[in-house]
Amino acid sequence: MHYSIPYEKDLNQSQLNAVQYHHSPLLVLAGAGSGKTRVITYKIAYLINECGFDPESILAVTFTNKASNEMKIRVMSLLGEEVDVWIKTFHSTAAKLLRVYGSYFGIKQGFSIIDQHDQHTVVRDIIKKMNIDTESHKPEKYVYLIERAKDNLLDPEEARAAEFSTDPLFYDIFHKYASILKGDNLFDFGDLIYNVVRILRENKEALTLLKRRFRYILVDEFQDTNHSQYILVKLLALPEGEVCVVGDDDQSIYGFRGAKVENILNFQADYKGTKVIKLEENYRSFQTILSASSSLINRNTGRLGKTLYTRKGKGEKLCFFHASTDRNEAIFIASEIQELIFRNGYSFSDMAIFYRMNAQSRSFESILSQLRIPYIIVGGLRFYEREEIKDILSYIRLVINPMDEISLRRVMAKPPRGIGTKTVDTLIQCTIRGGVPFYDFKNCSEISSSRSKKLSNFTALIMELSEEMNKTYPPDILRKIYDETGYVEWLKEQNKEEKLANLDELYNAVEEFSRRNPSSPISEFLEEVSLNQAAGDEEFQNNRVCLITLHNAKGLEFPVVFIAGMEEGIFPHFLSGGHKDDIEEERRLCYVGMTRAMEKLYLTAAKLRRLYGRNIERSISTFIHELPEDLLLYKEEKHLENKSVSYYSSEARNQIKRGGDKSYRRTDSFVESDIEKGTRIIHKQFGKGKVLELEKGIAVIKFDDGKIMKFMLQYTPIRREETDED
DNA sequence: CCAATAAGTGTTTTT
DNA sequence: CACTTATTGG
Repeated sequence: MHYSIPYEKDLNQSQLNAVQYHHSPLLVLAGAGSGKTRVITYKIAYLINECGFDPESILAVTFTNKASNEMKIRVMSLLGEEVDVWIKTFHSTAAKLLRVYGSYFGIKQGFSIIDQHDQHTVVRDIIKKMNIDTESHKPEKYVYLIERAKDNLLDPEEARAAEFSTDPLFYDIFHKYASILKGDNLFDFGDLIYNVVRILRENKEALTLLKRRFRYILVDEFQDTNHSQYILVKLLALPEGEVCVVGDDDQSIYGFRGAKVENILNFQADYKGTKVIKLEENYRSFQTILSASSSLINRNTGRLGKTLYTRKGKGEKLCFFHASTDRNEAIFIASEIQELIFRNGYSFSDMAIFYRMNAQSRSFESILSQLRIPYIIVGGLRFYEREEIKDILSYIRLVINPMDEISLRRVMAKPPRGIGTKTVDTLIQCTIRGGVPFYDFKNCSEISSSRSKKLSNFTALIMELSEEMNKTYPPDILRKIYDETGYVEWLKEQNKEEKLANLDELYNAVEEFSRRNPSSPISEFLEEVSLNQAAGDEEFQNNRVCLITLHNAKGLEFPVVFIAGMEEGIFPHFLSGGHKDDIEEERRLCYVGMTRAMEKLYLTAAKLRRLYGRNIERSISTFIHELPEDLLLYKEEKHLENKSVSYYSSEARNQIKRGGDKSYRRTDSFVESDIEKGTRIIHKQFGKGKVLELEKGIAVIKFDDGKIMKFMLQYTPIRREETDED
């Protein structure tokens, strides 16, 4: 009847055990590259196909949208059809639960979700109103404390009782913050989880309802759960214990947002009869990469401990390059990318550059675009965080939720309407704070008639839009907002071409959304983008080098990885403090980065780095010194200068001097590749083979399946077959 | 009271 | 470099 899945063939023994076991709670300790996602996806398929679970009764939670999307696709391809399993992030699970079941349990519908920037704005306003200076009392500090309090399921009063912070002002600020969000019907990320937990704890009926619905729960990246997420899972999963969590304590990198590695350790204590399965075979990396990263992570204390091994062969040494400046670091990486493309047959999408801070991407952007190397920045200055995009989204939010003062403030002077902060303050005071929508201001005596007239124009516009909100096709609503608020006109006056282009892109995104979900209102689009801050999902489709932060790189893999900025103060970052725990988290981050690499791993540093406008001398990261010397190949700029091959000194540099060559053409130096007559090669598409003839850059290759083909070497994705010589 | 401009400052990682 | 705050002209 259903697809028969060859579990035994596709999985190794430990993976198979993890997939088939479901007699008690299951903890899978999955080392880097050990097939963690494979286990979860096959397990979901197994539960449905072999154990008779209704797809709707399975809940699989991840941390990122990227992970959940990938998981959905893989489950779908295993089962051969789309299934109704909930595969979602923690936050979108919570949001969906609050939307679907919330109204039964006292959650007001139509809430919007705010991001950290909005949180910051609210807190800054509170501090200002309290007449405290924002120098010694930094808003970001309070945002951080509020988030941590919510992670720990504390409301302002409970936080005070628990002496959560030594700063007495905190409780007051937290209290004001909470009441503003409540009054505006806004939720921050922490509220989503917090409120679900609160309902489940206080309301037996809700708990029964959800427990009846979700019979089996899977959690990915369990080491990244914070307290509230841990409790949420526990509420749903106990006492039955139909649960499987997968994680790796060595890859815990989100301590700064409340994640607790201890949750992995506590798991066995909280869930009676837990079965532990370790996945220790690494399918991703060569031995050198694995050895180097293992010896780094071995320096951390309090680990559960795993012994990863690989059967992929030895591999080359890692390369450490010490550049004189950050610019030269970028040039080195760029030229190395060209080499790997032309000589080894890698494609751009095989390679990634990792860095600790988003600000580091700039130097790569400029060099790569000068050399016409295609790249994509993942994360970074995200699309939905751009000013113009947030402005338009705020208009939509305001139309949906007239109590949303954050959006109101944001949008009021864009374009300028003769209404400033003073007037907005009084307006909010006598409307939203009194529990009525912002457009009910007729009883406000404090607002002068001249302002009142201007306000009326604005409120009439928003009310008109809200009339149409539910009956109009979402892209048309967007168009109306563009035109009738005067926003697009305003941008045109200022010749903000890029912003206008972004608004076109936003329009396309809404159109695309409406095509996917024909009957969904625009509010659902809003939900989607609030919880999925990432850019479009065609990120990896084109052939581009991936530029990404180390944090975002978790869960990904690339044949070639460059980790840039291996310098004290940057990585480990100086703000991460000198404390042991912080350094260990940075070390885990380095471990995560290194273990993304399948074949080649480069680590680079600069002696002089320009950052935030000033040049600073930097020394090499301790993490480099912590790697075994015999696994590292040191390269310095001066070594390269002497090289006769046009390496980075002439070829790449000349191009940069020319400002990039549009008709970029390989030069002879690249023809001297390491491929010659007789070389065994791997072709990206056709697999392994041997070079029979090689003349004028054209190779005749006989593949192992007998096929003989001709290729232009320079355009062919082939590279030497790595021989694991001893 | 609003809006545009000039000076000043402090710098991570993300759902 | 980007973002916040202070100042000034309207």
